[in-house]
Amino acid sequence: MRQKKKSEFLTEVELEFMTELWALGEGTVRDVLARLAPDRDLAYTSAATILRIMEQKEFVTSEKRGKTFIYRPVLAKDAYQAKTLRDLSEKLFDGTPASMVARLVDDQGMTEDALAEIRALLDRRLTDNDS
Amino acid sequence: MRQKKKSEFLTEVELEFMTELWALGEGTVRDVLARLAPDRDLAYTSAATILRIMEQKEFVTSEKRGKTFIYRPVLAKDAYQAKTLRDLSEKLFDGTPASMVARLVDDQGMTEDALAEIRALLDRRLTDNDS
DNA sequence: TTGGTCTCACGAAGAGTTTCGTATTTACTG
DNA sequence: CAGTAAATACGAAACTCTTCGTGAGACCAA
Repeated sequence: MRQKKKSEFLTEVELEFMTELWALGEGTVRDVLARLAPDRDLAYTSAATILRIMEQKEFVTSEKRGKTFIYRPVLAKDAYQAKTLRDLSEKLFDGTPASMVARLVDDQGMTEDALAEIRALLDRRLTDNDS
Repeated sequence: MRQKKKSEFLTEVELEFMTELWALGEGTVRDVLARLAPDRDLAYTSAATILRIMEQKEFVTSEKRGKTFIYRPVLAKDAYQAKTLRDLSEKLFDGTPASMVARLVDDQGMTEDALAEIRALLDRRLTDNDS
């Protein structure tokens, strides 16, 4: 009963595509292709193949409208972001998300406004939990 | 004059190895192998190959002591963490680190202690910047 | 010196990723 | 219905990653 290990995470190119699908909500091969950087020279068939594979991996679903497929993300961007952070925290930050924030706050060129924004977020979250 | 694109980031297995090297400071093939999970069944030659490739990619340096190589990380864990976060922020968080923290704080199963710890970190950073 | 043990270098197999060309299908238009 | 333009399915090539085996060199003990 060997189970095929599902990879869970997007590859480089898949993330590139999914980013556009998240921005669009849904789209065809051509829609996605049109949104890639102009210097990103990718054949139409390549893009179609990528999306077909992403459907096999259950990252997107498709619905046929006329003769073309419309693709939609299965997972919202928020959810995928959260999943990615959990994974990164485990693999590179000893499973302690706090150390991840620490590294961010220490090393990133973050504006004071951004920092204040984050603290506001934390304050709200903490008081919410108190209730 | 085609330049070989250096990948900058560790692969899955390379990160596994580097994690142990970071913990050890330095180590031989056997040192690293001994630290992997017991159910991680990897041939000695496989481990040696991984480290040799990591040296080619300049993730580690080596020094021969007696008949064995001692490997050392080139980049400190802190620095690699920061680099990884920068990359993730760009690719999945629209280049705004604050949204990354927001996602962490919102979606992660984080204890209140962890949240408080993060806020303390932020407070310290904010007051430091004020001076 | 001969054999055993440890290490390293190298090559190769198998899997996954990325890209594209060719062939097929589909839908519209006259 | 036939022709055309567009979309899809499929297979293959080139590349990377992961794993291991084989062969060669170094060191030590009998």
